[in-house]
Amino acid sequence: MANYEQLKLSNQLCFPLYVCAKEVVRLYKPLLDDLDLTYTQYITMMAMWEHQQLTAKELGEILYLDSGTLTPVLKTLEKKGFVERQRSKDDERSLIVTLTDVGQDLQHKAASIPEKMVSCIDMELEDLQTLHRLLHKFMRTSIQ
Amino acid sequence: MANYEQLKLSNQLCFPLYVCAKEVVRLYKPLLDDLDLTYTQYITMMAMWEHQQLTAKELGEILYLDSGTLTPVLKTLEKKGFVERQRSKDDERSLIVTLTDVGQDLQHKAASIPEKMVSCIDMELEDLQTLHRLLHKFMRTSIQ
DNA sequence: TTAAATTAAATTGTGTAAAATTTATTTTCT
DNA sequence: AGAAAATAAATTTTACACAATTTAATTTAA
Repeated sequence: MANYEQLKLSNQLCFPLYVCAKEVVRLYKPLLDDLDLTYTQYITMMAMWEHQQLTAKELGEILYLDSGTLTPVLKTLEKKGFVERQRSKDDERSLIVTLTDVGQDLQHKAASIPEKMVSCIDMELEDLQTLHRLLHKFMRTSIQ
Repeated sequence: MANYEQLKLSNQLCFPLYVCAKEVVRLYKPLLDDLDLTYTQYITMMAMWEHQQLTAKELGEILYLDSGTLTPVLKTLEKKGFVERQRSKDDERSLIVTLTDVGQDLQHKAASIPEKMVSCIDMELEDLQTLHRLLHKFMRTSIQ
């Protein structure tokens, strides 16, 4: 009988990646609850804080999300008053998403989140930097 | 006006982790379609191939999934004939999940998946090993 | 020894994700 | 110009994830 060593969970790269990603989102939850944001809404707001205005297509490219995910997220963020959605006059197919003043203010409340998160993770800075570098390398070589 | 450098997506560790995890699941999809498995069903089957029989609780601990996720996954796997679900006679609260012969046979079809996945990822083995090691370290230090 | 606490699954509700399809708009090509 | 192709969102469908609650069974403790 074959051993199928390579089919064991402990030998997979995908599995700890999948578990860690979920865990990080779970660690964010109590911090994001204070801002009334989910994790997906948070990364969307990070993109908006950086750019003030983006089309839905651009947001999808930045966040690696398709319209099936992004459309309801943007409608929710609009309902909460953090962004506005309007069609482009140049091209009615495009949806322009604009950061509101309320959305901009939210950045102040979010300012402390990154350091709080780092303090949740008990790893040396060097390891975290290596992890960051390798994940970016993975994205460059495997995505698209 | 503050710069909020630490709130930029490019400075987050969480974001590439989240993107890479989703991408890996997406890369698995065409391979898993041949087995009629989703990614969550696949990791569940990996645990079952390794242990033959587990309680739902044990599966949840191994896979870091709660009953809200696992209950429907196990019902689907039972419907496909890959596992059987029955209550423990010792403790009626426990659900015992058992690998069926059909489920066992599926391992042969899955045997080629790991190498196919590695060939999808254009990174040196050393980088992949480092990534694996750091993600496990992250799990040990941050989860629970 | 039986009421209280704990435990294990299942259920419910909310929010993603992605594939596939649809709708509306714009661009390209003849 | 007008048909065909391409593009951008939105919608639909399927399948997670997780928090919170519920149900049923078991254990603990007064």
